[in-house]
Amino acid sequence: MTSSNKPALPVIRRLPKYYRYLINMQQAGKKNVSSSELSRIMGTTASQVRQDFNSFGGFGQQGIGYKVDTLVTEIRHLLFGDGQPLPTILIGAGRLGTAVSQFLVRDANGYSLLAAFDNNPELVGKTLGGIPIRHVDELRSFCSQYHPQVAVLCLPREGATQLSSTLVEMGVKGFWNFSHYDLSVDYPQVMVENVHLGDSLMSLGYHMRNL
Amino acid sequence: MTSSNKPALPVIRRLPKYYRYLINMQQAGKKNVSSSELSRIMGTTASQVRQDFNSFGGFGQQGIGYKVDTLVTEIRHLLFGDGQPLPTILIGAGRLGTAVSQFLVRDANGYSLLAAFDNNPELVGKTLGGIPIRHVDELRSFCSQYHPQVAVLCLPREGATQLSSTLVEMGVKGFWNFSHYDLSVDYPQVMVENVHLGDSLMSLGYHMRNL
DNA sequence: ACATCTTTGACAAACATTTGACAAATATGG
DNA sequence: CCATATTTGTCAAATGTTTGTCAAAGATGT
Repeated sequence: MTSSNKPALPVIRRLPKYYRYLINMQQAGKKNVSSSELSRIMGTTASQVRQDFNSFGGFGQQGIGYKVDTLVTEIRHLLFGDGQPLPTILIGAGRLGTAVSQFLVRDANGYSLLAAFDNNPELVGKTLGGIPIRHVDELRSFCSQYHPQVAVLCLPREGATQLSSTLVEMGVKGFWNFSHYDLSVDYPQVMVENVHLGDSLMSLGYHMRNL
Repeated sequence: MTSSNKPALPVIRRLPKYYRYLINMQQAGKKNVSSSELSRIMGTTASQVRQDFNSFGGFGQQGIGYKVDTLVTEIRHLLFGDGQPLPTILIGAGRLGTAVSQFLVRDANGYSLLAAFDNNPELVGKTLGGIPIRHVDELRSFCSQYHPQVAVLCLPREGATQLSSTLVEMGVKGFWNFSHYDLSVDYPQVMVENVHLGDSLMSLGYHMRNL
């Protein structure tokens, strides 16, 4: 019997990794994969793989394993919903913003980058890999017209708080925050993903010195 | 009695966040902080804060709370050891590499960036915020002379695997890997921190569509 | 058709983490 | 000096996650 509860948080955090490996397999023409094979690649146990997949619906055939295509489709659906990309804007077109926008356009699924904003007049009017850079003053009018749902924040700490309130007010539902500070908004309907490069670096340092 | 076991992994993952907030407090001149106050800021429970701090030594005074300075010192020691920065090199001086190097030099503690490498002759000879860009051909000779311990990989997938073997051979003990693929080395003494921007983005998307 | 091998799905046991509760220590105000 | 507030450290209970086990289903080779 297939469980129909929502997958637990640890499972969700593993989904992107499954997805990456499964896409690789799909591209390599692999049709089926067993939990034990996946577990070896993922560095976990076969038991966990099976339990993970069962938490969002039991496909997989005894004696054969799981169909790569089915898994890809299912996980893609979980991660990206109906496939409608989320309209996204980027704020802060400095070095980090440039790198992030490139990533968004070239390597990320499920998001469509509509525009970038900066308050530096020298940048305004240029493009970021095809995306026009506008002045932040145009933010409100842009939002009322195009209703972006996701905002990527690549600006210094100072600007971020104030700007995020404005954006929430304008209907933004998700933040991907690269500012060096923890953005937290009080509206329960708004999701924030704080990216702290420093955290993973500190983690690396800790493990290097203690393992 | 102060426990002297190593802190559990979840605790370690929280340390950078504690550290950030505590540094803020220190700069604001705050002397003491209670577990409940910290828990409110961190979004957890006071109980967890106390248990976390106890896992790496019980300081903190009943009736008062914890001394901010002591906490900062202790956590810094855990994260950065004796304060000796880890000699670091960066490979791949493209957009991402540029942004990451900037971050490393300006915003990260505990690492000193010695050099950057790229295979694009147009970049070689230029600098990355004061750090010279060299050709990857010089990598081996550079390593034998300067013995970097950490390598930051900002290059496309293809190059990464082969390069990492060379680097391990040359004595690199830690990788901060931004390639879009999971680097895994077989030497137990070598730490790898894979940074997948895409994962946090997929996570955001999932939560936006399912919450 | 049969025996054997592979593999899933389910469940329970083992393990890990978080939370709640409370005694003991310190501070504060009268 | 005493009563009351705060706050830690610790322990046990509650909760959450991972792992091991095994019957049943399907595949494979003879």
